[in-house]
Amino acid sequence: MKIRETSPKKKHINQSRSNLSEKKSSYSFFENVYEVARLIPKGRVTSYGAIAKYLGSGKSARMVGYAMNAAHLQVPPIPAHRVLNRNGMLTGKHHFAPPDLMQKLLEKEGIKVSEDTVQKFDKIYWDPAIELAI
DNA sequence: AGCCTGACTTTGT
DNA sequence: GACAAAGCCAGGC
Repeated sequence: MKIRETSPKKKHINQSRSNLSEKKSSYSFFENVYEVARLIPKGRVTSYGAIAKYLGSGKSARMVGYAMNAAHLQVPPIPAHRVLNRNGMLTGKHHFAPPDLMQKLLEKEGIKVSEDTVQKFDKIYWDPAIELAI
């Protein structure tokens, strides 16, 4: 399934750097990631790439994951368990306190997880580029 | 300053 | 369709 074929009107949002960096502390790429991550509705999930794309650089998905590495240090807490890779796999589970926590959190929200993979991934997929872009 | 790493994704073989 | 390689860019050393 290629639900990512959405022909987004705005493909780039390069504001993050030039626009914001002129400000003092310059909201980092991370800040944006955290903000988007917090917007993920309960019971829904998204992918690193989706967030990266929404932030402007569609290929900086790794940065999103990297940002998530420090997510647990942020306040308010980031629902990092709702961010998966493009296949719906819990690639970051080992970064949770108990590795099983990620899956437990997802299941607690009514998401079925099997073999480290979210079931019905395309059904609960939440794409910020679609949901937030207007 | 330069090199290495990484919770990823896409593209080429 | 599986595997390899390369982009991507912030942070740590």
